[in-house]
Amino acid sequence: MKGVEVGDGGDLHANDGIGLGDTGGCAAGTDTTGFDAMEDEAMGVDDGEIWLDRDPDDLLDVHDNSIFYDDFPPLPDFPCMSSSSSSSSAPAPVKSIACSSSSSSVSSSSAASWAVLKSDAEEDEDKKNHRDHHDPVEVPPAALSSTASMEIPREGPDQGLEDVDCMNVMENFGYMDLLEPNDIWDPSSLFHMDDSHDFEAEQQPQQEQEQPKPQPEVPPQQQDEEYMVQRNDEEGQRPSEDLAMLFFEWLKSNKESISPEDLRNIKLKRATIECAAKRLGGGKEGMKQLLKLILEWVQNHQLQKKRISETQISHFPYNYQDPFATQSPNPNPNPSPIPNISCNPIPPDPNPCFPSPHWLPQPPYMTDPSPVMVPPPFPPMVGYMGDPFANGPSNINSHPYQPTSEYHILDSTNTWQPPQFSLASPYTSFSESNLPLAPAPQPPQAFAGYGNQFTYQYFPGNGERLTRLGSSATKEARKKRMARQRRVFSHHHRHHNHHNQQQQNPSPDQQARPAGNEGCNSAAQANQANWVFWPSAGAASNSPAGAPDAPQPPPPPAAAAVDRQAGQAQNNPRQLAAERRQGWKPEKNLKFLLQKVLKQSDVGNLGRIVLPKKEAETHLPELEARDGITIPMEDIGTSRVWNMRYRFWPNNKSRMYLLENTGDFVRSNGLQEGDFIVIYSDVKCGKYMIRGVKVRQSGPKSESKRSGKSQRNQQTASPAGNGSTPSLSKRTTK
DNA sequence: GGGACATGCACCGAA
DNA sequence: TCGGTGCATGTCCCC
Repeated sequence: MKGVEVGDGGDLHANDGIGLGDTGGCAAGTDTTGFDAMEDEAMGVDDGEIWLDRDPDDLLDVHDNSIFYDDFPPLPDFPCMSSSSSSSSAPAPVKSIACSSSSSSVSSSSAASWAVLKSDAEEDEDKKNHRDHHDPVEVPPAALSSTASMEIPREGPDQGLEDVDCMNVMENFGYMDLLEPNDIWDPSSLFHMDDSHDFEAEQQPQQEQEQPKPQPEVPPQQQDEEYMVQRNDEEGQRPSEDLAMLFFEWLKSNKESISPEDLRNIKLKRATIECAAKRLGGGKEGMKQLLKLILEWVQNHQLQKKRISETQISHFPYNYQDPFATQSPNPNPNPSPIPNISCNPIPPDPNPCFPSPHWLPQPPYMTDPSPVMVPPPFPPMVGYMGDPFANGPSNINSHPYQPTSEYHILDSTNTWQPPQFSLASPYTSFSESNLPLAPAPQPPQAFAGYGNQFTYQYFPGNGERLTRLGSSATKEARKKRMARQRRVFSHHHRHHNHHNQQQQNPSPDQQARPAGNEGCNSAAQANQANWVFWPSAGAASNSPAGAPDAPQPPPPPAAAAVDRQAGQAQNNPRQLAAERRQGWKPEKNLKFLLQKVLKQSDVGNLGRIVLPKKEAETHLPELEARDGITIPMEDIGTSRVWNMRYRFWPNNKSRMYLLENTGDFVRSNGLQEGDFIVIYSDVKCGKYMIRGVKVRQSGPKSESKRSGKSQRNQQTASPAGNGSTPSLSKRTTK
């Protein structure tokens, strides 16, 4: 059995993901959310599955703030997600939890199911609201947080009747608070079953339940028990310890990774539970299955968080300068990894297909050119030689849980693809390869609870792919997923360990990945030269120069979403992430051509930069005469156009390609030795674009530059080598 | 051994 | 004299 997707109005789908949908009032619609673009195998999502096709009013017509949880970062925009409702695309703040029954009959019955993840504080507030509304079935505050306690979502004063109706139908429980932190490890507290308990007595007449009744004598556990008992009673079954044992076993196996808060933060509306349980077979088994699903989901989620944490630890040892930090600092550097459960499909981003990342760089005229040192979300990829801006699914891999939109290299036409990185690219591009680089993609995700849909939602980052965190309903699916994740993770580590040493020949025919949608004004979105901060001593071994003071070739600022297949994708997920974090919004129309780590001679007074021969010959116009041609290059950072001369020198039997008149560019960008430039071409406009990326060591500036030759030797000896040329990298490997 | 590349340096013109 | 231009050379690494 695979995951199930349950919908009131929907079918029971065998999916790898979870979908508990009460689409009753959620209208039908066409799934244009890009859902179909997701990994069907993984998601098990059927085309046409309706997620968000709820009347926005149903979602928004909420009168009780208690159902809103703002502590979670806004849901990333779901690219191109469309709903039957025109308002679904309207920019609006996304409430993490915005589902509730509306006054409409449809919504009252259909919107009842939703999953909620919220902070403790808000949870408390929520509970308080529940109490304040005298919900008939309200359980004492203590019970609200108790494990498996059931809460009745407050729908607002004006919805009381409908709530009652709904409750009559849905019985008495609205939420299920899975766990009480204090009792989390005590299954008995969660599923305490007192044989002496009079289940019949627990069955309160509906009339009574509709009236607020203090239940001081009823301990939270008993409340929980009541629910469980009631459920079993309704099903003509005695409460079973199965659930308790199931939960207990699960807790034992996951207590190290699952915090009480995590469990406690999961709330499922009763309707969802009801429906889900029913869809899962009903009765005890249904509940059991549902519990499994929930626990599995929690577990997976925790695993992902853990993985991310590990990734962050291992990948963020560096500092780098983020020029965009000052302009658009990450408002939520540590967003809750807990998936949002939101019924509000409306993305905050006015651009439905391009969620505006918080770090989206401001236009140059709005930005503070002075770079600011900020903790790097992603360390620059050591030895990264690829196009930093090349977009690809890799982002997810690089940092699955970046809550920001960094992963979102959103292509309106993007279809979800499994995390990949390119082996075709000499520097490991994600986009081309099917080998996941990082831990299984676990991008910002949402445990979407649109309507009664109880499903995983993938949030494509900026053009990034959607990743799913779907928990498979079956162990089989789970095993597959875990295996896949392990593969990805292991591969990522392998890649990480070797990417500095590996050098892959760039494929000349690499094509730019369709990226941005900004046409030719991509430069306007970019700021000045990127700042990448390389580790000082610690990363010395990885430094291109092989010396502590040798700056790493920063992950080339993936100025544009470069097509891995096209570009010399030497992409590193982290680099990509860093690039995006730096504010570069991937542009589809930018094709990465080449990059060059600047040498002393490149940044000297000569005003010329030696270009890597192979890349130059491959991606730049063929030169007939040694005088070469003048190429206007737009500075991506400043939008300034530099007329640079591209030429070559006869060198022995070969040629040495140069980019001249670079002095001003270098100076204006403050480029120094070790920094690098990246040259792109705008596939739409046909113009060339250049970007300078500054690389600075995080630690105290190392000793003064050594002699040019010795430094050069050091750099060439570095595994990271020059990001600019494969040959250099190759050298470093030896 | 050959290719690629960093850079040294000679030459030349302008100040 | 200084700076720019262009070439030559040395070093490193790959084949």
